[in-house]
Amino acid sequence: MRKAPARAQAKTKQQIVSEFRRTEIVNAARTVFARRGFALGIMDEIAREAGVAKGTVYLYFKSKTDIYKAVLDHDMKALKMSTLERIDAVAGLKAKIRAFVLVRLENAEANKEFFRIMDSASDNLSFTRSQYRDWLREPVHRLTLEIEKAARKGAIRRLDAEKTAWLVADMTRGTIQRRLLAQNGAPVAADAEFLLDFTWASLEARPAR
Amino acid sequence: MRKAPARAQAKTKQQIVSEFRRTEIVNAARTVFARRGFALGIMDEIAREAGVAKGTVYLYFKSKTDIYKAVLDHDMKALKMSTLERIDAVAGLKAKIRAFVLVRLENAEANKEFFRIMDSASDNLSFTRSQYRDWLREPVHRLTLEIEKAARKGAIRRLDAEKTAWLVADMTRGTIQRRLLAQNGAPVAADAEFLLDFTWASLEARPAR
Amino acid sequence: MRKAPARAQAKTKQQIVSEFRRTEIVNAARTVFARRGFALGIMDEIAREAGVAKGTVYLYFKSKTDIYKAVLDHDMKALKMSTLERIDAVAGLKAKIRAFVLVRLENAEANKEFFRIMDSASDNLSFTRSQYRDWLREPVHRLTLEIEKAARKGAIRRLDAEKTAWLVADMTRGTIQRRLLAQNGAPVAADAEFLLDFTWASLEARPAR
Amino acid sequence: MRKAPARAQAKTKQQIVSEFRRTEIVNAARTVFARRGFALGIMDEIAREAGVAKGTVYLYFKSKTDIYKAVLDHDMKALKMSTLERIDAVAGLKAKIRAFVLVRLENAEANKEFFRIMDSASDNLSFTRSQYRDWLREPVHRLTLEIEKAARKGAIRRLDAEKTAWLVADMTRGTIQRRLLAQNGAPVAADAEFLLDFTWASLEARPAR
DNA sequence: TATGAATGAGTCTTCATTCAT
DNA sequence: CATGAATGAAGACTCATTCAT
Repeated sequence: MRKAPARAQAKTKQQIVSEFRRTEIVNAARTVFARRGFALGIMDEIAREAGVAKGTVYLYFKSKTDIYKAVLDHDMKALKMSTLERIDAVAGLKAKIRAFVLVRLENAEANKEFFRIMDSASDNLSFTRSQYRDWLREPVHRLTLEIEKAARKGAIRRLDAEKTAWLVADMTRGTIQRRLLAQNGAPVAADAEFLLDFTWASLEARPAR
Repeated sequence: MRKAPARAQAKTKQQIVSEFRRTEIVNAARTVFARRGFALGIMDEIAREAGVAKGTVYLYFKSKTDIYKAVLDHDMKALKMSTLERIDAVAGLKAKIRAFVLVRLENAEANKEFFRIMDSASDNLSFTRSQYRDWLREPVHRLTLEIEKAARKGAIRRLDAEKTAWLVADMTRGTIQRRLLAQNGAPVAADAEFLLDFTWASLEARPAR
Repeated sequence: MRKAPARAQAKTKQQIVSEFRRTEIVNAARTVFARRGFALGIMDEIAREAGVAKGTVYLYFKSKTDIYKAVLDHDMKALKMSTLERIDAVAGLKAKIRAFVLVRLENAEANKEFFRIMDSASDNLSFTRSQYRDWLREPVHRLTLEIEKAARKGAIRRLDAEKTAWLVADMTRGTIQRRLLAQNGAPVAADAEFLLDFTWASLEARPAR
Repeated sequence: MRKAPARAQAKTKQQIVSEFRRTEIVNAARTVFARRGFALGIMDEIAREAGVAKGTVYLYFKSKTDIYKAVLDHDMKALKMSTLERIDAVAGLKAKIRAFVLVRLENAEANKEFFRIMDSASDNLSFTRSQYRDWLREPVHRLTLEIEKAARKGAIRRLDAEKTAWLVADMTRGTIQRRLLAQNGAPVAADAEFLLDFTWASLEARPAR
């Protein structure tokens, strides 16, 4: 009864160190891949950035490709989680759209490196090809459902909910890119609000005409 | 009077062959780069694809980088030209937006390879970094002016014209990507019309509320 | 007190291996460059000759040019040192000239490969252009001073000491080349003595005439 | 009786042009090889320098190596001829030695390019390996005979004539190299006279002791 | 586990030589 | 004969991956 926990402890310590290293390497890789892209990101640089020897990297990852996958996987999962959380945390379509846009803008701001990778994660590596849209699928789906609900309630006009949700995602992505490129310090909220206004005006529009 | 034309012919023949080869190589390069990206696109493959020996490629281009630049430059210029032409060919904001969206969708459809390159042309190669937004700048500016004009005339509500124009571009890009990814055969016109509707509804919206 | 030495040992072992490899590569390079010259000396061959993989060579030297420089630098420095030592070890002009000639002949005999390189080290590689004369400069200067001293003492006739010293160097070099080419086994001493005799007779000559 | 000469004429004209081209190419090659050495001397550059197309060069020479041989062969033959002529043109050992030295210094001065090639013509191309000493052999032999004759007449002391002759050649070569390297404009005659003095003093020396 | 030296397949690029015109 | 476009073998150098310590 004493040893078992002790061993568990020991094992856990190992695991902690191990997980720590893994994280370090993933972080280093993110930095490097963001800086140079996949093909030009060198293992040497990743190892140096992670503060370990090159050989060590191979104790945690089978290959360069694997590290790349790990970075994408980790970050996208995190992004997806936080996005869903924020959407779920508020009520009403407009609030949810705002949440969607804001969480993405903020995330991109706080995590430029990952965004740069994800944005170019079409480096034509078969496995990344559509991962970008994959992680988005669920959040967008959430928006889709909400739009449909609002339409049913007559709160907004009727239109293809899924397509609309994707358009919101498109505008969000574009806005992020522009922000990253422009190095402009315009407050996130302003950009988000403009996007929201534009979208909401369209949704609320009466079948006018 | 006999020799001159003959010589001119000869020269022209050379030039024709030369230009043909150059084009062949650019085409081959586009295919390869679209397939594998810049770093993974191998000169050997480009040469094979172009049907010439590797050395021949170097008769027409100084380096791999040069070919890449040539592809981007050529295609972006063409895309920009045709986009501007189509916008200018019609009158009225709505028609111009439709032209913008349509020409881009059609172009992407007809030139998937280039779009794939352009889309990933953030391979962190210094020189491509923002070329994508560069070529767009002018067409988007054209839209911006038109939006401003329409707003002044009261045809649409007042809003930040430039931001709006960029949002249209964002939605267009996203739509293209979805089409490319989905391999869906939905008619271009349908997607374009949806995007246009969504946008127009927003623009026409009365300060309601 | 236990670990420190151990570590020192470890480090030293590494260094020993490392220095050994470096030397191996330099030796291999000397052989190859002597055999084929700089431009025709292939890295593959150097690596094979050194018994390592091509990549390994690049762990020790930045480039082919660097290896070449290392060979020249190392050997010329060694040659210069031993030449100066031998000159300084004896007294009197005649003895010093003999030492100069002998040490060079012996060295060339023992180190044919390097001599062959040095001799052709005018491969129009900017950096080797005049290195040959460079390493000689100091030994020759030593002779020059000695000649001047002897002349002042009246031990020999008065003549341009520097030019004379260079002529001795010229004859030495020529003699070496002839020996290398002829594959003749004539004893070094004989050639040296002849050269010395010839020189000394001239130096001692009375302003006759 | 008319046609034969005519044809001969025609043929000769061809030959004249042909020989002219050949010479042009050899001249161009000399320049290029002097500038860059054998391995780095590019056929393109030779062709351009000769004012013909690259293919044309191959109409006159089988290969790059062949051109190199042609340059060496031509220039060495010429050098040998003029050297022998100058030696034969004067009488007496001293005059002949002076002629030998002078003709070589002058030639090197007037034909630096060739000298540079010859000097490095140990680029370890099997075929050039000893060509340098080859062309010298005959002039040096001429000196050897003359030294022997003078010794027999008692005009100079007795010594190994051949070795002595080679030493003179060595000093001459060294002097040339120093002149080329130093870019110094010291008159040829001065260097030649010093060399001659040095040599003559030795030859005339009485078995003194 | 951690290390980093060693490996060698893979890449770009050059250039002697050929050949269709 | 002359041309110069085309060829492809060869070579320097890089870097993902392995392995002995």
